[in-house]
Amino acid sequence: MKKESTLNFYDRVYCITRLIPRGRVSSYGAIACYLSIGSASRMVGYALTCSHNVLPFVPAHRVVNRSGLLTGKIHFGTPTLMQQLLENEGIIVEDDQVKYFSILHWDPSVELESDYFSNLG
DNA sequence: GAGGTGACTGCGA
DNA sequence: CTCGCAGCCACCT
Repeated sequence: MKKESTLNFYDRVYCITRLIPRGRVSSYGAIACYLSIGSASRMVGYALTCSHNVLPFVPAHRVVNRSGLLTGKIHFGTPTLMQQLLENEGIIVEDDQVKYFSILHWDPSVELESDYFSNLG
């Protein structure tokens, strides 16, 4: 096998991030866990740092930290772009924090598997 | 090859 | 609750 792990890493993050349903949000830890690197949640955010340079579009604004805080908004064009994008999807953001984050949280390692079975059924 | 950085997270004081 | 520290791994200089 080759060292495609590192290369796939970015692709994985982008792919999963694009899987986040509209009006939902995810966390770095959840994505990291799905990538079997739950210990390196930093890498998820790091990958997203270049997400704006990747196509198709990556809804990085749907990814927030474990507390639902928009820690990555600083990497957007404007400090309020991330919040506006979320609000545009019906997500309520207050004080740079996602409201009802608990119920809006989308975990790929859970929602995906569960969704598959649900759709099949 | 080595050192520093970072859109994070968990635990302790 | 707030503050600080350690671990994690890929990218940049």
